[in-house]
Amino acid sequence: MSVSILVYEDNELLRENLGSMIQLNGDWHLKGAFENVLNIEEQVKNLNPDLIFMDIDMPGMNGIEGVRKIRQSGSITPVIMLTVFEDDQHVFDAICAGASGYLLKKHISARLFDAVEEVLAGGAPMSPTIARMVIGSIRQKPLSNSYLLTDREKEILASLSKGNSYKLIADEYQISIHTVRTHIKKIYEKLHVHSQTEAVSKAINEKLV
Amino acid sequence: MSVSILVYEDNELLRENLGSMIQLNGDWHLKGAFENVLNIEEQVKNLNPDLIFMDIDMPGMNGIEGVRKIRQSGSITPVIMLTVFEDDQHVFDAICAGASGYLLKKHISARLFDAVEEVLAGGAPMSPTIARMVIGSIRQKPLSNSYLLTDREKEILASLSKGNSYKLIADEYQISIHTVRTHIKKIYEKLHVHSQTEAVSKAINEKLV
DNA sequence: ATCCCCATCGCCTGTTCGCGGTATGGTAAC
DNA sequence: GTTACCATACCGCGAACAGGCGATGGGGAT
Repeated sequence: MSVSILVYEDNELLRENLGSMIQLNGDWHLKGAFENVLNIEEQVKNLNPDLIFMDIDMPGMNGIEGVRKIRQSGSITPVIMLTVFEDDQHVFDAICAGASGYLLKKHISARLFDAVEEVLAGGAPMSPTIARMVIGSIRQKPLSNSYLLTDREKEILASLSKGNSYKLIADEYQISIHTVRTHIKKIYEKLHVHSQTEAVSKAINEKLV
Repeated sequence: MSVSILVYEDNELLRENLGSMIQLNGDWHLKGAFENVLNIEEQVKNLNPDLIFMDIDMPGMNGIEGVRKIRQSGSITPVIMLTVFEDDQHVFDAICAGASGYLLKKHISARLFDAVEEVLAGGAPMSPTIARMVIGSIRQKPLSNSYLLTDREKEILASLSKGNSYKLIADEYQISIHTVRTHIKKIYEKLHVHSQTEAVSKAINEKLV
């Protein structure tokens, strides 16, 4: 089956290079290559590609904004970022904007072909360091029990963190509201806080629940 | 260079199969294959592999617990999960426990070889759907202003989310406590909540602050 | 000029919460 | 078998909070 592709890249040499690589594969065809994303909405709408390669650093409006724009206009066309940036901020901004993949330019030659297949298979191709970064950002739950909360206390803190009142928690666990208060007092002591809000804030931010 | 590998898999057939696949590659060698993780700490310590393949569903103690154990004992040996589970819970638990990759069993034959290379290159090999899931879990900040909070309201909600009381917020912004109340009342209306805790919970979980 | 939204300030009422106690049965450790 | 911890339950008080209603001034839009 044929895969139609759009390319956004301000560097002329690299843009043509990408075009050539795409043309190399008989099953793909380059539907367009642009040096900026200023008119990306209508370009995507008119050309309706199966996939987009997107540089980040481009004059006028950067590639992340470009992705955001087409996502806001309703397009679900997968976008693979092709860039030299490998700092957290760019990576996470791109993902939040709606990118489906993130390849560093140094990996283009090695990964371009299987990245296309992977993204069309519903995947998210990423350069190794990027994937590690992404996985690392999900991790972060080692503290879980550093406050030595009992199981019951953790349950109640979790319920509290959903926004439930004492009364609702009492109902949820079939215990008296007095008992709920007692547990919450202990939780406050252990967390060194003095209000629901502080406790919930701490619980969510430190991933205790 | 030679890559030494450990395998944890309770199904005998699959375990032997994995062993065979590993032996196929001249650069790798199977350092051990076990049917459970009960003694994983000393096995990893003694055999000191470059990489571990880990099933999740095993008798006694599951693979996720196994990963957690060796991480707690200080090992940084990369672990690739090999499993049939593709629900959020298993995936995120495995990642939080310290897995570096997550391959579904149906992709073993297609991905086993490059997964090893990828993980040794500092990457995080994942089956397509898993990678999407992981990326999807990072996204989630499009709603930012879907509740149409004013700037002032967002400031106050942010302060509230840090655990500050009405009085503290009043001091922070140099306004009367009555005004704080008015703003918070509006925030509750817009967020459709009826308490600080609910508001803070919603604010943090939906990344409004 | 008028209207709407926003930020500001105020009052009143009833509810919920935070904190100080006390107490009992169960279970696990020593 | 004493000691510890946990989950459970209760009381009372003062502080904080939620909801309802009103009001003023400023800035934009029409």
